[in-house]
Amino acid sequence: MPELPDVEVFRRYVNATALHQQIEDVDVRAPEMLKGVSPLRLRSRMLGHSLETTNRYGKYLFARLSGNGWLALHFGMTGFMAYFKDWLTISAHPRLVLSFSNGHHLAYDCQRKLGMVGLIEDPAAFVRRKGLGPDALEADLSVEDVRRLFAGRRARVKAALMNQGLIAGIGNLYADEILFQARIHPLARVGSLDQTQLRALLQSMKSVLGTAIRCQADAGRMPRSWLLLHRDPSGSCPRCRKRVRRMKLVGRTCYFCGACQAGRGT
DNA sequence: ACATTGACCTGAGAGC
DNA sequence: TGCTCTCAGGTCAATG
Repeated sequence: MPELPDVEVFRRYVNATALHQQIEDVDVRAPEMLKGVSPLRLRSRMLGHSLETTNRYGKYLFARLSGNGWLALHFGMTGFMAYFKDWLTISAHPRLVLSFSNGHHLAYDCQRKLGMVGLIEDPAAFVRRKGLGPDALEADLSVEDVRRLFAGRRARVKAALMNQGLIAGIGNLYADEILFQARIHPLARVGSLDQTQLRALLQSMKSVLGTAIRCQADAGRMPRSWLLLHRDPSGSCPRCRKRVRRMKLVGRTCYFCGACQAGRGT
């Protein structure tokens, strides 16, 4: 589930805990999760160095190493970071563990192994190679930009929101929330959205992602008015109280309110 | 070129 | 209790 807000929270967590500490051990516990780098090489590039700064783009987290290069992390749907002193008390499925000279450890935990760990030279080039669209929280992303991204496409708006090549950072849960708050039906075709809907969509995207980050991406802290808290077949729309609806869309479970979100498209 | 589908991965929970 | 089945959703390769 780690989408943009979750990854941003992980980034701040790493910033608050693990920067500027000498790395004394690099334990690759799931070598198959390493992409484009061998365990041996990752280890030799990290040992004796430290994490200096972090970046995030879409759902990717980058940590710059003193010396050269960046550690690149993707969290799949079960990934998270854990910093601790006592060996593996919080992390049940550590896939990469860094040990620091202060006796603490930073684990990249990913139960289902759908994430990835890499060592790259330049995040910007990495993002380009991946073909990612603009980050969903890019400050100057305008309605006109979104209109251009969607122009000539027939995709369902929810599929388009989750397409990382169009806009980077949004996954299943937040796509549903964004559409709910923008009051747009998930099946609407992107090409059919008018200017008012595009404006609502962009506004909702920024508001939902920004608020989620302020809530530490923790559902328990999010407003009761959010659909996110009612993702349950028996749940009711926090706005109109009608039963929420559920369907499969692009292979994912989609929750929405049939009454509040109009214009299903063709 | 674009849209959609299935595979990958693992553990939790349902149902019998 | 213990087995099997389904589901969760991030991406990418294969298919339409």
